[in-house]
Amino acid sequence: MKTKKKANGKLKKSTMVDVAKRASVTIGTVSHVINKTAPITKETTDRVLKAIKALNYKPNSIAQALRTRKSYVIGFLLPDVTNEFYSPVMSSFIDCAYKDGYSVLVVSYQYSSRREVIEMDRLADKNVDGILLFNGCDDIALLERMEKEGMPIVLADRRVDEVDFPSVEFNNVETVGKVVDMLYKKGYRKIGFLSESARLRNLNDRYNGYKEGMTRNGLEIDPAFVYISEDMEMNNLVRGYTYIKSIFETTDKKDLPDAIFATTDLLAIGAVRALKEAGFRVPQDVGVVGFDNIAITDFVEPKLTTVEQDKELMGREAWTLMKALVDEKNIDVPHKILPQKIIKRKSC
Amino acid sequence: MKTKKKANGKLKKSTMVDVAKRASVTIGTVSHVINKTAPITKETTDRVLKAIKALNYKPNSIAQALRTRKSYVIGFLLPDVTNEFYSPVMSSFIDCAYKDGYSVLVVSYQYSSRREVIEMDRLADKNVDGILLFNGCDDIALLERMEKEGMPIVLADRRVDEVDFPSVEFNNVETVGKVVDMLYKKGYRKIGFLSESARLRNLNDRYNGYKEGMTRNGLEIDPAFVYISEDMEMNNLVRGYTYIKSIFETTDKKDLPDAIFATTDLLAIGAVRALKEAGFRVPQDVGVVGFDNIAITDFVEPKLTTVEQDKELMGREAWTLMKALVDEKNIDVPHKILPQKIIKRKSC
DNA sequence: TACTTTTACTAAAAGGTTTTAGTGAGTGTA
DNA sequence: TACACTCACTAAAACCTTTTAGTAAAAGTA
Repeated sequence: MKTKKKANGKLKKSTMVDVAKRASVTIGTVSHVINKTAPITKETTDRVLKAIKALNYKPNSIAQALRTRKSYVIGFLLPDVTNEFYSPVMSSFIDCAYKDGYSVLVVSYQYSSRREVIEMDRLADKNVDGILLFNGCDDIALLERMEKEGMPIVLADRRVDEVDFPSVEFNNVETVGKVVDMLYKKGYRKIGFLSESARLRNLNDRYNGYKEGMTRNGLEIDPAFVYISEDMEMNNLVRGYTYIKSIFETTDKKDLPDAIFATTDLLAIGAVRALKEAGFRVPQDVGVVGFDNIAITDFVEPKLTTVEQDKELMGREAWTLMKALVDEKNIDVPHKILPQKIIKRKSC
Repeated sequence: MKTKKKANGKLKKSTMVDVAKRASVTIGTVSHVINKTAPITKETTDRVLKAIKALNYKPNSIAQALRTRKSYVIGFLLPDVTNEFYSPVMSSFIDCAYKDGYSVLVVSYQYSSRREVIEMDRLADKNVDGILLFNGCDDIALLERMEKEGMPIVLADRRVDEVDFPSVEFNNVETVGKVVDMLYKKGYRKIGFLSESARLRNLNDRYNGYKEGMTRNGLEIDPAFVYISEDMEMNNLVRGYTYIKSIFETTDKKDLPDAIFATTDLLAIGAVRALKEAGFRVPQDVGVVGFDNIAITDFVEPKLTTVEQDKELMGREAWTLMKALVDEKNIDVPHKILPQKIIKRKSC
């Protein structure tokens, strides 16, 4: 073992200096051998390589980062790590980054835009090579500052016109419009909209899609059919359940919608249960459509009609943009709009 | 704006040198002001602080890390980012780390132990201050090497006796034993065991708990009642469904178990559906118990009896251990065993 | 007064790389 | 022979901090 014990019990890692000494060259030469940045004879190269192996030398990434101003770390800022939508996107993003030699610093801002701003700055201070910003950021001033500072940023599930950052997002507006079309074709006329918080961009987009679809089909939006529950204490399952239950058990039948589009599968599943308990049949009395095509939707009664979105694709596309950005390549399509797919099952 | 444009269009960040110049002191003094490592007069301090503000100076974390050998980055290595069990633990771990000024590098090894080893090394090469290892690592040699290199490592959902790393885990063996006790008390005698892959440590522990519970209650384990499906193509929902369906539709009634303990809620939910379709009533004909208490368990028919584990707590405990380790404080209880709780509902 | 001690700073090394300019030897060309 | 050029390498600066040793002045002590 050529590594030396240090005071605190940790092993002192060998550095370029050690390698250089052992191979009787300078550190410059070692660096050139490693990075192939200068012509070096076969003999010297072999000597250096042998020394590297003998000393188990590994370059110190911190020193490299300091010198080259590249850390090969990307920040990933998202509202919630456990979310069924965000986490698959993150997973595929991390995987792509990994393949290109990058690591990912994951930061969750827990839906708090105050914290989001703080975390953005912290990431920038950590000298990441780029930041993926998932969904959030109402703070245009912050983004403009980041742009000025030259921080590569990719937006996912979000687009901002004020700054020139590439983005990936699903076509929520169009898709939900199509859902309304579908419901209309099936004969539903009084279509309701069930969502948690309208604060989140994609949910808001879905509302706009709903509006567009309704108008296009000559339907009027009854404000009494728009169910938005901001109660953060519940999960979507009980949110959908309690909300729909309270409405459908107290309202006169003729004042109720004949279909519900829910912005989340869990919301929809909760709603279906509430409908059943209130004595309504799905889809005969009330049609229900969810969103996300989570595994369980194929296992509830009735099987839920829903919308599928390719989260893995979103992660890949986000990485493609990020990679181009940090490599300072130019980007052909800076704003990717990904399609979604209606999965027709039995609930409408 | 005191920041200067650089060739590539990025703004050149101001450094200590700039601050020092502007405040007419040396960089040493600036450092001392920032870190309060030496007595400095009020006047000088003010001058430095003013310069810092004027130049919008932020310390370069890379340079700090190089000098102090501390990056304030922790690696989090887990099998799968999207997993319903791992991700809440990760979420709470990240949150705790954040509060102590640390960032978390998330790496998923996708259940591949080959990749796990590679990622461990990559993390170590990235100069993280510590690594949280979630669930995996059969490679004792790797762990021993890490120990020798002085890398602080905390194990979650896993314990290894060969090396001296602290750990947090749930008491799977005991809990599943109690589940068997409960089933026995309710009159079930032919208790089956349904699991995906026995490769994962906690699933294996649950099998051991099942075995212990059975023996304790004087019951014999019928190998025909042990259902382990390694098919990685399916999700747990369809895995449980197809497996149980194939068994219960082809086997003679007297050769079937009267209860099934499933190591995952989704597995259990899939199984319940299969049982229903095969003409069995739950819990009258067959009792079912799941594991994890995911939200949907309270929404299926019948409501699922299951086991709850406090994942947030696990994340917190893991961080506590990690923090003590990187701070070189000594740890009173290096191997935390967290309790789990049986949630009694209607499926048995 | 003569001394130690404290205060408030400075100078410079150290941390481990990459990168540029420089150097001496050898090769090629005219 | 004289010149340019390539080759194979070295020396040293640069990246931006922290930290230690040193210093001069002021304050405290006997």
